[in-house]
Amino acid sequence: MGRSPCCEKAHTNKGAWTKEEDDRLIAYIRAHGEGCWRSLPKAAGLLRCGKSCRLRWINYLRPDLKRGNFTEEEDELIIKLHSLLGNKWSLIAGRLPGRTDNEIKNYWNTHIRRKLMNRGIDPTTHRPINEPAARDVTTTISFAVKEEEKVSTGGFMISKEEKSPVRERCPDLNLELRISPPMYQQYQSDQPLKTGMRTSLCFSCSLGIQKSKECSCSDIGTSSSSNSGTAGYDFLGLKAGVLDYRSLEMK
DNA sequence: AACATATACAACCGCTCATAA
DNA sequence: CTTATGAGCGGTTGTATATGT
Repeated sequence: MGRSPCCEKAHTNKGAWTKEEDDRLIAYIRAHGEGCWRSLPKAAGLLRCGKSCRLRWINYLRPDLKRGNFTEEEDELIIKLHSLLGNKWSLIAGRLPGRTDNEIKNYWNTHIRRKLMNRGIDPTTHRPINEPAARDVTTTISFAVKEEEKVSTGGFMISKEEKSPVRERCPDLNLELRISPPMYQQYQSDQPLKTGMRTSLCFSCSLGIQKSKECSCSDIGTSSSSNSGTAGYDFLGLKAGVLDYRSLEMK
C-alpha cells in the first residue's frame, strides 16, 4: 500500500532558499493566506515541496518572528519547560512568543545542553549528573493548593511527592508527568458527593477541553451552558491564570 | 595563509495524528 | 471500519561560518 510522496521529488528544488523563492512565498501567503501547503508550491510558482514551504514560512518568513539572541529569561524558561515537557518543542515554542520550535530545538542542542552540562545537570533528566541512582521521586503536576513543597516553573506548579515503599523498576527511566486533577481525588477520598456533583469526567473535560460532541459528561454536573467551553478541570492552571492551556497550541 | 576542527542553524526526512471519503 | 491524504512534529543531516593550529 504505502502512501504517495508529499511532492514530485524529481521536480523540486532542495537546499537553501533563494531571495526570489522567499519573495514568491511571502507574496503568495500575503495574498491567499496560509492554507493547503501541498498545493501551495504549484499555485505560487515554486519548485518546492509543500512541507519545505511550510517550514520556510513558519521558521523564517512569518512576520511575527522575533529572531535575534535568546535572553537569559528565555533560557531559563526553556529549561523549565523542557524539564516539564521533554522534547515537546512545539509546546515549548508556544510559551515563547516569536520563537519557533525548530529554533528552540537548535538552541537547546547547541547552547542549553552545554550550559546544563557545565552546571553539572543532565540535560535529559534535569538531575545532577553525579547523582547516585535516582531516588524514587515522581514529579507531579498538581493544581491543588496544598501546603507542600512547590516549585514554580514558568507558570506550572510542581510538587515532588515521596512515593510509597513500592519502588519502580527503572526509576531512571521514569520521565512521566502525572497530571492529576486534585479535586477529583478530593471528592473521592474525603468528601461525600453533593447532589448533582460530577462524579467522573470524560477525558476531554479532564483536560479542560470540553467538546460538546464527544463530551460524555456535559449533561451532568454544575457547569452552566455559558461557560461550558472552559468547564472541567483547571488543566495546567488555566482558570487560575497560571498557564493558558490554549496558548500551548502552536502559533 | 592554509588547513583542520568545531559550532550554529537551516533544511530535510520519516513518522504519527487527525480527518474526510 | 478502512484507506488516503494533509499537516505537523521531532530527530537528523548538510553546509556555511568561526576558531584553532
